[in-house]
Amino acid sequence: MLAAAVRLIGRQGSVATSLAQIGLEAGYSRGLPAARFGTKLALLEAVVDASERWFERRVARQIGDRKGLEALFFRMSTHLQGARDDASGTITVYQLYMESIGAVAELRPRMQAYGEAYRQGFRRHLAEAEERGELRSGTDIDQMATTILGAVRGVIVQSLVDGGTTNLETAGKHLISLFRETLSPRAPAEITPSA
Amino acid sequence: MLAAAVRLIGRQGSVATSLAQIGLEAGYSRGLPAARFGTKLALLEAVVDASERWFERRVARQIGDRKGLEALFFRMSTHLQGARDDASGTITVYQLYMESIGAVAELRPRMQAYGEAYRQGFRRHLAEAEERGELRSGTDIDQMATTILGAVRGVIVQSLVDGGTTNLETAGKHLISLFRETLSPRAPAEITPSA
DNA sequence: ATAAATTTGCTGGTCAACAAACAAGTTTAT
DNA sequence: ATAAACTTGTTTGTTGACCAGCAAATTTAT
Repeated sequence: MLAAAVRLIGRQGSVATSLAQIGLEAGYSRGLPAARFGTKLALLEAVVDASERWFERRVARQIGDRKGLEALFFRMSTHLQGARDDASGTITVYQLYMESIGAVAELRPRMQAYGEAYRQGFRRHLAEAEERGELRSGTDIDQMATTILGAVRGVIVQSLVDGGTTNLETAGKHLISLFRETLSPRAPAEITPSA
Repeated sequence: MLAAAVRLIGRQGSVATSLAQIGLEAGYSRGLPAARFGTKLALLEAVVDASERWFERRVARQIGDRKGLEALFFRMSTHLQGARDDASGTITVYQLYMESIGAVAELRPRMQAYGEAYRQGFRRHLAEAEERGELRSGTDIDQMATTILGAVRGVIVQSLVDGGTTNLETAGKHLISLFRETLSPRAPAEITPSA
């Protein structure tokens, strides 16, 4: 049921997707979604929560017991890879993310909370990196966490709209290596000084 | 008429905004938008085109006769400032940008074209910077243009959803100084080596 | 110059299509 | 047989699109 909703919302956005459509897509009747969830909003909330739970499990598994900067890069890569491995689910969440600005304003607190949780994740890694002396001095951790999440999301959205799932991989690698360079105390070895 | 459409779409998204609403918001009758534009899609296209013309004029004025990296940073700042000075218009374009993935798929080629034009702008500055020796060697210009636009858009979207127009300014400055550091051949003067 | 003809900008009515929500019902499983 | 899962029928409302008609402005003809 939720899977069907994800599929349709990812394709059409939530406003353009009817409960009836979702029911039929799931192989049930047109009335079932309303019966199960009560309101459309409740269904959307369930979709968002399910997606976030999915992502949380994934990010925990990906990071494993890595610490500091490495953990941060793996978190970034989990965001980016999630968009590749589950394009439909990712598009859905991003659609709802944008719709939460206006069309489905009731979803906004939820979206803000998840965004804050993501930033918090990055912040934790940055603080840890600082403790371990892995972080370039003078780094504003709060700002940096915001910038990182913004950049990751932006690159993902861009690839969603522009269509290429292929270039997301290289764009992601590029983004991560860019931050690796910026966050590390010294320039990494592969950068050779001219002359 | 278009201004009214921008206001409403920014607040509700295009799918949730009716032609009647737009007409009344503009101080006319509910039937006018359909009469003037024929179809809703045509109206949306007009909105997008008007916004893009507005932005193009603005970016040209902001950059002035600056060249290379400085031009690039001013282009970035134009994106970011545009979101602050015309939050309604910016939200509208981003709403349509996301809706173009699915709900209003007919808009997608237009959005892709504008995105490509933006990237092209950044690419031009980067190439110019390279010619002038302002660019760190080994920079992949195509990738970097994609990353820059992605990051700029991501930071903007994030501030739209999270609501603070205040933090957009500092987030923008942070983003620009981050790229300044990454793109310049050597670390800028204000970064003092430790010890 | 003035009257007729025509265009332009706009209004409000109408319609088919479709939406969410709910209130029955029906099926299925235990 | 009873409850849960599911379906079907219906209500109430909204939507985009089209329409005929109107009045003011503009053009044309005399």
